[in-house]
This record gives sequence, C-alpha cells and structure tokens, in this order.
Amino acid sequence: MPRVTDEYRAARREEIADAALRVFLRKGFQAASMADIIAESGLSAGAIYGYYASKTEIVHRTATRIVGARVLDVERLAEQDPLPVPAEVVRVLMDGVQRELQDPKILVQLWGEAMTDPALLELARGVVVRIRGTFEAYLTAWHRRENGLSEDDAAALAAEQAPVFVGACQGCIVQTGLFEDFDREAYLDALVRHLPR
Amino acid sequence: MPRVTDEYRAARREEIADAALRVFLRKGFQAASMADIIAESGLSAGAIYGYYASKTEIVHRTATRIVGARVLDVERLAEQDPLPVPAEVVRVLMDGVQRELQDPKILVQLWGEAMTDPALLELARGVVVRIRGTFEAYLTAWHRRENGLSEDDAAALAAEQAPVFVGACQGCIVQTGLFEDFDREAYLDALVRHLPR
DNA sequence: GTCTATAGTAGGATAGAC
DNA sequence: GTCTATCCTACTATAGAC
Repeated sequence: MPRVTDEYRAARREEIADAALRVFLRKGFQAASMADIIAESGLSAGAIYGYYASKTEIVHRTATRIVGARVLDVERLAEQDPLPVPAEVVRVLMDGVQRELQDPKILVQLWGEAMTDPALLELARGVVVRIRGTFEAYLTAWHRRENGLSEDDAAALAAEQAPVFVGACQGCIVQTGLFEDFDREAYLDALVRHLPR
Repeated sequence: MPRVTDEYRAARREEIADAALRVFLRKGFQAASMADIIAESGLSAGAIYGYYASKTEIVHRTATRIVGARVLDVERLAEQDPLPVPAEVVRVLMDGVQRELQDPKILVQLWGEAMTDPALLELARGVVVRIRGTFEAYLTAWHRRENGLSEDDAAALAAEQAPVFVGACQGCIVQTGLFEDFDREAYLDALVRHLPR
C-alpha cells in the first residue's frame, strides 16, 4: 500500500470534515443532513461513505477537531516563560475560538448535543478536564510567583479557582453565541479585575 | 363558549407540556419523537395534535416554561429587604434550576438549539437580558449599601459585573451538565470569595 | 474512486371511526 | 374529544454502473 494513497485518503477525510464543519456552523449538528454535507463538499454520497461510515462518525470527527485545537491553545500558553497574566490566558483561549470557529456557536451546540450523546459527552468532558488542569497548573505557578504563596497554598487556591475560570470562559462563549454584539473585551476586563487575587 | 372548556383546554395543554418536558429531559429536544411524547402523556397522536399544531410548538412552549420560571426566581430575590449577599443570588438561581429541572442539562440543550433556531434564540436572549438586568439592579443596590458607592459609581460597577455573574451561572450550569459530580457549592464559594468587591 | 439511483426506515402529521 | 390506522416526507445508507 503506497504512501500516496494514505495521504490522499487523509487529505480527503479532512476536506470532508472541513465541509461538514461549515454546514454544522450554519445548521447545527442534528439539523444538518448528509445531503447538505454532500453538497458542501462537492462530492457524492457514494464518495463520502467511502471515507466515513456514518454521519455520526463525521460529527464525532468534526467535534474532536473543534475541541482538540482549544486544548492546544491553552497548553501552549501555560508553558511560556514570562508567565502571562490570567487575563491573557482566558483571552487567548477565547481568541482561538473566535479565530478558528468564526463564532463560538458551534461549541454551545456541542455542549447541548453532549447532554444526550454519550460519545460527545465523553469528548467534551475530556477537553474540559484537560483545560481545567492546565488552568490549575498555570494558576499554581502564578500564585507562587506573583503572590509568594507556598506550593501547597498556591495549589489549593488554584484548585478552587480553576473551575471558576473554566465557567467564566463557558459563560463568555454562551453569551457570545447568544448576542451578536456581546462585548467580549469588557467581559474579560471585568473578569480579570475581580477574579485573580 | 363556557369557561370550563377553556380551563380544561389549558389544563390539558399544561399536562402535555409536562409530559414533553420529562421526555426532553431524558432524550433532548430533537431526539425526542412525537411517539415518545405521546407515550409519556398517555394520550394519542390525534389528541395531542388537538392541543398543539406541531412538535415545534410543544418545544417552544416547554422552553418558555423552563426559562420563565428562572427569571421569576431571581426577580423575587432582588426585591427582598435585607438584600441577600451576591452568593445567595447566584445560589438561589442555581437551586431553582436544580429543583425544578432535576438537572440543568435541559438548559444547555436549549442554548445549543438556540444557536440554530431563531425562535429559541429570541427566547433565550430575552431571558438572559432580564436576568442580567435583575443582577445589575441588585448589584447597584448592593454596592451603594455595602460599599458606600455613589449612585453612578455603583451603577457603573454593577453594569460591568452583571455579565460576569451571568457568565458564571452559565458556566456552572454547563459544568453541572457535563459532570455528574460537579461540586456546585465549592464553585459558588470560590466565585463569591473572589468576585464581589 | 466516484457517480447516480434507489432501497429502507423513521417520524411528523392527518383522516375518519367512535 | 379521543383513538387507530395510515399517509407521506425526508433522510441515511447502499448497490451497481462507469
């Protein structure tokens, strides 16, 4: 089996996933039909099913891409040497969402679907756990360095604050999805002015 | 047209909406079929369609009931005389969600659906606007009384903080939906310890 | 590998008896 | 007013030609 074939296959799969993402952004995961994805991809039904066994598989693949990239955003940031201020961490996460997904509606849809789809729930949980963990590690380092707390005190404070950071990001995402003109900057400013201490 | 008939009709409508809510809680809005709602209500297809023109109408009616009750929770609280501490306001909102909806999964589903359904979007927006407004009025009063701020300063601070409160609630709801064992008390404690000031 | 045409099915909504 | 039986649309997935 020559390498070209595998690469071709992989590229095609991504191409289909890209088209599916665009459709899901417009219509939502469930309301989007295979006909929509087929039209958007420019391929045919037969071709699509050569690369994915089912619509469910396309949904899960697309969802994995969406959330996987968010995790990387945050993990990369927490490793920077002059540790960014908490504002920056939240902002980068939100900017990544905005940049790559145009608007974060799709994430809200994903959480909604996860409430009744075990596989998506597992996926969403995993991502939130990883992001929360990254926030926690980051906050521990931050409180030690900036506030001179002991390892234990810093870790305890971080463990307490991390879920609130996660929740604040989720709240920002939900509100951005609900209101076209939601003022993300004002929200992040207010968040950072009152949260970290 | 005798009064009894209208009351009977209204009662039946609520009965059907109750059954639909139970089904939506289990399966989600889209995955729930009319057959599910019919079975849960104990009625028949013909009977249901005598009270609601479509599944969409049932979804919208149910959604309105879900979120309408949340608004009342908060508005009632903000009118109490010894003004409750900010913790309490958030807690009551979350407790109302927990009590009446068993778990807040359905709200996350609702937000997800709203991302692609204009009517639900309008509904969700209206509710968030009202709750945000209530938070704002409450926070203005709070900052005047507790922190001795001027009317203007209190209002400005409240306007800045209200969306963060809303976001924090939404984050709490999303995380409660994602994790069976999410520690709401710890979250609210952390939120309140760091947010209001 | 990709297309067209279609099989198979689920589910929303209705017609007509009682 | 309510039930049963059924219509019909819309969608996922496959079969078979090229």
